[in-house]
This record gives sequence, structure tokens and C-alpha cells, in this order.
Amino acid sequence: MKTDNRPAAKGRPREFCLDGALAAALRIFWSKGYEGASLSDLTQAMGITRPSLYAAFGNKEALFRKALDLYEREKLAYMGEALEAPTSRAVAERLLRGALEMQTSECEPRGCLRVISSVACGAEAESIRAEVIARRASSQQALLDRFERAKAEGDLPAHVEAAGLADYLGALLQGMAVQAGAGASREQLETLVETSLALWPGK
Amino acid sequence: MKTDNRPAAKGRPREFCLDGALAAALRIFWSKGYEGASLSDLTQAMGITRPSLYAAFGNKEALFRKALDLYEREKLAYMGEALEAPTSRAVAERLLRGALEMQTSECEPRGCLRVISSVACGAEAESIRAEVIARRASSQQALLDRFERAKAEGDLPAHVEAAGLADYLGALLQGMAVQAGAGASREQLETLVETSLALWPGK
DNA sequence: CGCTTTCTATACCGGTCAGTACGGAAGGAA
DNA sequence: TTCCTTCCGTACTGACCGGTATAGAAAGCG
Repeated sequence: MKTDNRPAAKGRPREFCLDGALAAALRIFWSKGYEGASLSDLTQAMGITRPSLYAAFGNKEALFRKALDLYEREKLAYMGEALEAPTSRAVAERLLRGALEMQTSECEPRGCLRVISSVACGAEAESIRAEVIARRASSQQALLDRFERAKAEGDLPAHVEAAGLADYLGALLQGMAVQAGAGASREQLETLVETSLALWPGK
Repeated sequence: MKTDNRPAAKGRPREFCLDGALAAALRIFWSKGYEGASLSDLTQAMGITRPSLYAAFGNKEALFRKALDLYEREKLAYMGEALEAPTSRAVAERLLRGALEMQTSECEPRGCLRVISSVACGAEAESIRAEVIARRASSQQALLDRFERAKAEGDLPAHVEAAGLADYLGALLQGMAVQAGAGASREQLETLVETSLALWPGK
């Protein structure tokens, strides 16, 4: 990994901001999905022309991967932090409240880019789908590891298995994202989170 | 609603089976989504040509709605039955186990057509998306009604609200559908269901 | 048989898709 | 200033999209 800040560019310097353009692309992918976002949508939102996009990002698929990186780095940061909470209940609470906060924030698309991009789609997006599913599986594995540690620490009741609980919480978060994408109100999602926490096992 | 079995058709009779073709179309929509299913995919799976499809079903959107009707009538029948269970816990158990059975059945696509069709998509599918979301809202309302009845009957603990619980269960079911669509194993989904039931409030 | 009606098949329509060739413009280096 | 590299904008490509015009084939009815 070299530094991407070329200190002395040879020719004419780029006229647009790479990060800003990528952020704009993320918003489009986020609200329309990979296939639903056409190059015309993307270039218009990014404020650049088609050849500029290809020169800067490669192609649509590479652009999506970079946008997905940005999404996970900025919008899913709360997930990594949540795993460091002291108890399994606190982990769940941070994840649920973090998802609530992210998915109901104004001036951002609803739903979760990972969920949107992991549902069925045309053949062209199959590799995208596979990658998103793989990335999600890795997050899920981290959650599972955390709950197995909790189990070993006596932080979970005897009748609850770590594997089941991790998948359960993952399903809850994904379901929340689907409902947010379908237009659920913030109040609805808040009571959903509160109910989930009320039912969470352990103190 | 007239009987669709025309007793004496005037001209040349249709050479394919309407129901069979619709079932084939459902499988394609189910596995690829509305936009991901091209007319070529559909006609090939249905074993008919393009003009036959248009003559029999109208257009792609009308075909999808008929396929969605079929889906709800045949694959989501367990939902209506589940609401008749005597207790709220039994309702949840029937819904969760019914979803598990449906989504892990061999020789059928994974995931839920309603979830697939309600996530973000291109502009052309916006009306489809709106209708699927509306149909889902009606099912959700039925579930809410059932849980409010349960609350009135003292079938739910005092600290649990009907609205929150209905949205909670809905999110769980949708999340399960997402995981099934992403390739979760039957064992995983089974432990997810068992965990959910272990955490369900009330006896 | 001839006639009408409805089916099926081929071939096509305009529009949009992702991706690109090409020429001109703009900045840095010599 | 001259050159060279890189970027930008227009205009295009072939492929595919959903949808349809048109013509031929097949069945019932007289």
C-alpha cells in the first residue's frame, strides 16, 4: 500500500474530490442498491462525467466495493466498538441502539447497504452479492466469538447457546434494517429495540 | 369473479397450463426478484413465448402480482392459521416454525418473496415495492390485532406491549428470511427459532 | 370445405444499460 | 514557450431491456 497522495502529479490535476465523489456514490448505492443504481444516477450525484468515474474508480463494481469499504468504515464503526462492551447484554444494547441511530438518521438513506445488497438480484450482481454475504459472515463470526467468550465467563444463562444467540441477534438487526428500509417510523424502531432488550436473557 | 374455466372457448385453445406457467414464473421472481427476473428468464422457465405471456397475463407487472397472489395463497397460508393459535406464544411458535419449514424446503428458492421485493430497487419497480410493503403492513396489522387481544386476555406479561412485540416478531421473521436467502443452513435457522422461542415472554 | 377466432412464432421497436474512443483543454516541467 | 501528461466532455458501441406488429398455424362452427 503506497500512499495515495501523489506528492507531485505529472499532468493536469483532478478537478473533483475523490472522497466526496465516493461519498455521493455510497448514498446512491445505499438508496437504490447495486443494480438499481445506474451509471447515470451515479455520475449525476457525484458531479463527474462517465470517463472520469472510470479513470478514478475502475468500473461500477470496483466503485461499489470502495463505497462498501467506506460504508463499513464510517457507518458500521459502532459494531466493532459494541463488541468491546463488558457484558453480552451491553453488546446487544450497543448494537441495537447503534443500528437504530444509524438507520433513522436524517439526511441518509434508510436500511442497511449490506442487507440491500445481499438479497436476490440479477446475474451481473452475483459476485457483489457473494462478497457482501462473506463480509457479513465475518462480522457475524466476531459476534459469535464475543458471545462464546460471554458464555465461558458465565455471562449467559445456562439454557442459552452462544451460536443461537448470535444468529438471533443478527436476524433481529437485519429485520430492523428491512423495516427501516420499508419506511418504519423512528418510534416503531425504538419500541422494537426496547422490546428486544426487555426480552434479552440475563440481567 | 366469473369462473375462469371458459366452458366453450371459441378459437384455438391455449397450449399451455396457466397455473403451471404461473408457478414457474413465481419460482423465477422468488429467486431473482422483480427486476432481476427478465422476460427471457420468465418465458424460458414458463415454456412459453413472449406474446403468449402478454396475452395470458397482461405484462410483467401484472404477472408479478398474480405470482404474488399465488405465493401468499400457497406459501404464506401458515400465517393465517398461526393467528388462530390459542396463546400468543403458540402464535409465535407457529409463525417461526412455519417460516422455518417454508424457507428450508428443498426444491424451492430460499428467502421470502415479500422481503426480496421490498428492498431498494430501480425506479421501474417502485410501484411493486409499494404494493408489497402495503401487503406486508396488512399482515403485520393482523398480528398486532392478535397480540392486542392476547394482552387484553392477560396472555402477555405486564411489561410487554403488543405493538412492540408484533414489530419484534416481524423483524425476527424478516431477518430469518434474509439469512435463509443468504444461504444459512437449516441447522442455523433451527437454532435461531429455538433461541427465539426460549426468549419469548410468558409461559 | 370455408370462415372466424384465438393461439403461437419470428422479428422487430425505441430506450437504457455498462463501458469506451477520441479530441480538446488544462496544468506542471523543462 | 514548448512539450507532455492527465483530465474532461461528447458521442458512440454492442447488448439487453420490456413490449409489440405481423403473419402463419390450429381448432370450433356452419
